Amino acid sequence: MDKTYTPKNFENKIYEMWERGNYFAPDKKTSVAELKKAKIKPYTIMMPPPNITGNLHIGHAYNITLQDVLIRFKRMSGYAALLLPGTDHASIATEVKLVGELAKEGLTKEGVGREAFLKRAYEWSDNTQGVILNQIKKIGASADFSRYKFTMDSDLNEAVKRAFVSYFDKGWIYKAERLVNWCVTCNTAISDAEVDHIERDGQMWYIKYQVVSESGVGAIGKVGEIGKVAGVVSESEKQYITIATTRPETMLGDVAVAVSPSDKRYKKLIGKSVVLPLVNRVIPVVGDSYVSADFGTGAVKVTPNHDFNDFEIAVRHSLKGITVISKCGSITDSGGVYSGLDKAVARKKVVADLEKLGLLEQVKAHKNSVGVCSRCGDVIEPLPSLQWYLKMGELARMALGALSGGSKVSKGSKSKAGETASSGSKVSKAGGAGGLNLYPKRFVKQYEHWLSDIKDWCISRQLWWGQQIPVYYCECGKTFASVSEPFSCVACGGTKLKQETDVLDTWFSSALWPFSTLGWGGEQITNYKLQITNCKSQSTSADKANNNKADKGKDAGVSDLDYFYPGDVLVTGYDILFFWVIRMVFSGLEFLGELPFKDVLFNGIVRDGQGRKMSKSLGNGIDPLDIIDEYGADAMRWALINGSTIESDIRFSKEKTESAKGFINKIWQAARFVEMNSSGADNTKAAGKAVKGNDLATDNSDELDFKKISLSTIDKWLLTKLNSCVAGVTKHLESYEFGLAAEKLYNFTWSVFCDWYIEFVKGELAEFTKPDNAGKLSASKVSETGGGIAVLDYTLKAILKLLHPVIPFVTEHIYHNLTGRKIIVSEYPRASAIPKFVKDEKEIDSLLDVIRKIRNVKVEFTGSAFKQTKLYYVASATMQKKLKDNVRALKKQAYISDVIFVSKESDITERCTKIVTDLGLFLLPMGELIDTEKEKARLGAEIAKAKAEIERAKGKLENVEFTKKAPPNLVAQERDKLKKYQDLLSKLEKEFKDNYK
RNA sequence: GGGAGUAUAGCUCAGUUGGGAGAGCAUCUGCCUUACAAGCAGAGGGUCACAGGUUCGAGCCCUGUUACUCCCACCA
Repeated sequence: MDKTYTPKNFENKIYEMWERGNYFAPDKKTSVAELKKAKIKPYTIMMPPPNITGNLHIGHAYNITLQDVLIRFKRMSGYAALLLPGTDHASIATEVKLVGELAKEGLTKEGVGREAFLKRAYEWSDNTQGVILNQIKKIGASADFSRYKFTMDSDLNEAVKRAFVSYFDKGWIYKAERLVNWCVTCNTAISDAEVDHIERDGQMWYIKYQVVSESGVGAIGKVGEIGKVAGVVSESEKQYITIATTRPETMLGDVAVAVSPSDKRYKKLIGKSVVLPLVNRVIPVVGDSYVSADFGTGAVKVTPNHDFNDFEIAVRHSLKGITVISKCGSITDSGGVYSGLDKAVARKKVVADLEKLGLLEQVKAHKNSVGVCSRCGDVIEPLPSLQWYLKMGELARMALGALSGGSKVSKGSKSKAGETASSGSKVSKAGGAGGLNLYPKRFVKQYEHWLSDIKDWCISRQLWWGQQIPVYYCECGKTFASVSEPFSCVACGGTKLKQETDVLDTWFSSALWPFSTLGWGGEQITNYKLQITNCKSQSTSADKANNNKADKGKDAGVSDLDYFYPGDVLVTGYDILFFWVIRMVFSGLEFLGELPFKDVLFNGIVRDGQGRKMSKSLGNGIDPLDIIDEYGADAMRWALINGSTIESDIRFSKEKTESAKGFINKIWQAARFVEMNSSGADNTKAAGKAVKGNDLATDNSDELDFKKISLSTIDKWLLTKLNSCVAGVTKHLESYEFGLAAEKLYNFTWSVFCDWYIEFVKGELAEFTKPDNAGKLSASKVSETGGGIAVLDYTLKAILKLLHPVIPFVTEHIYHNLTGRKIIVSEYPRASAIPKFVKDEKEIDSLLDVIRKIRNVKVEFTGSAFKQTKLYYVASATMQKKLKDNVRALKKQAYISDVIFVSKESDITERCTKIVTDLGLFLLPMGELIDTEKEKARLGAEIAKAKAEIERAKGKLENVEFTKKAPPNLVAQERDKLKKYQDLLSKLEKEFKDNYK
């Protein structure tokens, strides 16, 4: 091994080695059918497919690392672990990007045409997919790339069509003209979930509308009629109503003015009409409870076609909307003289014209929140538009019922849940399967809340890049959906069919991800299509490989879908709970009748060192590849995992990565130490034997037969600590407590193994072995006398394995060098395989306490713990005998030249400082260095501490309520403590009296 | 407006059925000790936001207050 840890030297090579060995595929060298036959359990994670629009950022790295930790842990624990990677076509984002690129070349999307545009899009996506895949690999993800999927792969497209047709035929998909969120820049409708609301400094314009007639709703005049109606009133008699608006340009489309029915000021105006300035349209004043009297002027202009609330008002008052803003953001022909102007230009002109007419009362600064497109950030324009919708009612009920704890329906009554659940709560009524767990739990409320008043999902997009909606229009007027491209109309048999040009929302395909990736929909439909069209197969080589795999499975009656579905856990950001997670849940239930995963883990956002969100504008974004280049992937992964909780967002900084690298270097150096000392020693089962070639099981050949090894107390101490470390780490990983697992590993590795055990063993080795002429220690000698090397070697390997899920590269590199085998398929340490020696553990813990105290005293008097001194030990014969086993360790660790056992303190003539411990009295000869005052102070402090402890314990024990109600073991523990400190106190007080009185 | 989260050492955060306040970084002191100065041995540093309550016992459970963060809904 190199003297220094240089990740660049091996990370790529290690990854290539894994890929060559096909270790990421759960069915490596075998098939899912055989796995199933061998009763090997699957463990499935579908990687959230990153958008192909950009490179991965540190947030992706965090997300991928979490998944890889779980996958590697489970793989090593004997599961057929599948991490299925993929990418998402990101309909809008990609199309916006491509249109932008076309523009640079002076081209437009319409100019190049749909077919050429799509060709270009596919080419572009091939390229970025490659970039992203490379990044995933650099991060170290042990994902099965043979099962890699892209949401626009032909088989996934087929799955999308099949899902759509299924919904369509159930009558859950319909087309309707409604107000939609229209993005002028992206030139498409978007769903509610894709609209972000941001607060902006805007203005509020107060505009006067003249009240003109007594007539009611029916009196809406036409342009030009104004003179006739208004002319009869002289200027002084004119009456006005002032409305307040943040969007003056939309007044062109006003169809009414609404006031609160209970507003005394305006009550008498209800039923009258006003003249809409500039357009000179006569519109009614209506009373509507939506309007609150105390906001603005208490009068609202009603523009149904450009505001969601106004639309509702209009419906209530049977008013027809007027569209004045077009899909490209300009004023329509209905906008009179303003038609053709951009909305921003129109706003200025409208305001100026109103001012000229003296109808602009005032302009106020006003903070308001505007809806913006989550993709491009442009302001959303509510517009009436004809779109496709998916009914959410039943699907939302299913998703609500899926929650664990949410549903009162027991699993046993699943099929009848709908009827039997009658408790009345929303969730119970849903009658879902239950069993879905969200981590952290708090997301349950968000999940439920969002579903409780969900609107139908607008699934159509006026884009080209995406799955074209499989709906066909016939000349005869028939509209139908079909998975395959139909030859003729299902109603009239006519062949002049036109396919819907809109594409589907990206999330429609993402919703199928947990099963479309496993072959749902794709294969059967491909065959179906072949039968009907009898055309040449267009499948790619990847498709063929998939089909072969499917065939292989089919022969044995086991497909990927059968074996790997449902997944075990979904790890994703909480920002896509609504977009994605919920939609996968109901899709899984709808199409497979089973939840797509049991657990959902929402990882937090990765923020910068100061806790700020990473953003382009701040320039504080982090490219994982830069970090990997500078510190290595392992250091990045460790920095992301260590100290993190899924309960909150995490911070990432170079400092953290620096210290992560320090930790890995520590492991590296420890491994070097073991390597230098263990040459030739191999007590493992694998010793001298070829590694068995069982592809279905993890490699457990590092196991030791502890009965055959004589273990020292220190070995036993280490193994016991290792045992609890393994138990703890396993428990933490099982419950997604990654930060806690890392903390335990850090402490065990650095403190227990490196700082204490290795230092102890050094003493052992020095005592029992001498370097041979090659400078190497003879291992056999150590083995004869104790566990030593064997335990050292065993524990290092255990540490490497325990850490492998988090820092895969360095652990594989070291382990592979050490053993020639692969850690990635080695067996994860099991606590049950590691012996426990509780008594020995306590004994050594006490010894460590003695050592620490001696070091402290030395530092206090000499400034250094490393000055060699003698040590007297005053204790009974049994205590002396007990210590004798560990005297070498004590000497080495406490820098003692000689331990002299005495039975009486009076036997010592030298001037010493005294160290009172629960193992007895130790005396350190410090000669002139002893400062009586310091010494007195130290003893005094120890006495005070012992007294305080006694008081505390006494206080508890004298409390009858405590002894009565507290658990007995706790009471006993307090009694023990009391006794221990009373003994200690009497010893301390004796010392004090003898020396300082 | 509705909901959720957070508040613990100078900084970043742990603290798992309620049972003696922890780590890393930073600071200070002393050490090249033959795996590692990316190191080793030590030290200092906290009214667990505030106020009540439950309990023999509260950082942890309950109520209220304050501050910050996020989500949902948007009063034109």
